[in-house]
Amino acid sequence: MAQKPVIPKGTRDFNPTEVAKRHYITDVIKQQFKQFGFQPIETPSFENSDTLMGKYGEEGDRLIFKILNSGDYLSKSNKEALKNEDSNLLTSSISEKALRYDLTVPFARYVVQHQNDIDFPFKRYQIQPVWRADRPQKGRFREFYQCDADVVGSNSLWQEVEFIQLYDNVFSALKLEGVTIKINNRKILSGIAEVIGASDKLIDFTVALDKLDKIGEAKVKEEMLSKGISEEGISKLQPLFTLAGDFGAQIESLKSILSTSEEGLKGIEELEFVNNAILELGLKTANLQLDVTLARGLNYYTGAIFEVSAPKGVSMGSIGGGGRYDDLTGIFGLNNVSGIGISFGLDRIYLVLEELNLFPETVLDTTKVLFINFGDSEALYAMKAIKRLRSKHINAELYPDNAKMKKQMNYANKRNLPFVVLVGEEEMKASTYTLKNMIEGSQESLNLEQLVDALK
RNA sequence: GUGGUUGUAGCUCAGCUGGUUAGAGCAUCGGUUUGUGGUACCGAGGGUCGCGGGUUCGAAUCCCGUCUUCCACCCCA
Repeated sequence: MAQKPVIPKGTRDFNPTEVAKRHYITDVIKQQFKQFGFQPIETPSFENSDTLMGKYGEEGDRLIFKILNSGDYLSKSNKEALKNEDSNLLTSSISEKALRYDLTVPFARYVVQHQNDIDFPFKRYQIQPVWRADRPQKGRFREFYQCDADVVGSNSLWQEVEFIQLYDNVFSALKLEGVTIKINNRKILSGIAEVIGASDKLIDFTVALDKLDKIGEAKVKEEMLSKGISEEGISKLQPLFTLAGDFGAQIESLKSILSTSEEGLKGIEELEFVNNAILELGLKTANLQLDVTLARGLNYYTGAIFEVSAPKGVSMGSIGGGGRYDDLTGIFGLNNVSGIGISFGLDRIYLVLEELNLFPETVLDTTKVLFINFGDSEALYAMKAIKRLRSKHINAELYPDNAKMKKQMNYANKRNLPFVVLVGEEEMKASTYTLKNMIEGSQESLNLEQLVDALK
């Protein structure tokens, strides 16, 4: 026997039902994107390595799939690196392309490359697969889809407000109620780091802080200490660990903690603006929550940071994230273009909807009626009716082979087709069709027009 | 990248501390009188026991490696 074929680690096949469900999610998202004025673009699945490398930090570089150069790549390789077994150095000499790691950096590249053709502010959405050479686990794959919406060319905080509403609209439309939209601000994180005298250790500091709800206060402090943050600094953080109350109350506490940091106060001001607007406008089903421990995408976020977590009781990490990046296009030479965007984790949203049984019954739009095949002359007669039904937008098909009745019926049954039509000699003579309801088991004899009406 | 876990017919799994031709359910195909499915009964096909080494008279069963699955860490959607 031939070797059993398998798909690569962390990838998946999607069967018809799964595709239908995925389309259901993306259709809802697209509809909302359009309502908010976003337009779709697409970019290549792979980019030049230097477009991607170094944009996601060291960890990111490790997780980028590199594409081996074509041809005799070894002859052009860095011999020194090869000899010293220096993988990092060797990589750049044998690979100059890489699969995209997210949609944000390619978008930045797109904006810079097409800056003269774009009308700013530019609002685009993009739904395409991305790849990460990560170890798969629950809700984590090596190939997965991101659904991103971004705006570039506007500093306005109204964008933050818009994106929160967009999240709310999408999840409400998906009937996924009670999601929590967490918001934070990079400026606040910087401010705190400044206050505790760890400005140079911002990333280490925030990565540790981010783990608070997972590993607890003690371990967070431990990690900060090990990263070289002083005892004294950490003690200044104490109010942070006990931050409580609603959005407004937390803001007030932060004001006193950050009173000496100009940047921190600026961050507070921004958060207040956004929160006040949302309070005034209201949200359908989502909750907005300030979370100062939220620290994602720090390699490029400069203002707001978003993360959406599934409703309580669902074992899934974040199902969306985003933030503001004031200078993402700067790395490609276009300065002073502020951007902000959010991302939906399609695969994770799928798992959550599945867990909560929130997919509509009707996602699978299958054939409505199957014509049983009794032979070529009967099939031709059936085909005429099928042609007519299709012209009325009724999904209809003929069983292709003159197989045994039982087999054909079984096929209809397995596929959950609601109707079957039988046309044999008798029906042909009488110009009728026997329509069988597969759920009730009843059947009736109809002429063509009646058949069309019955199946509409 | 680190640690653990898993891998037996298409699918879900059984197979005690190594011993004759590796089992079940579901699925598939055929049959229970030739135009009526979902139920029942009968029968059939299908596995070099993930792959490669090793120990042994003998391994699905023990050891090593490797790949895969899932979980945790790192990180992240």
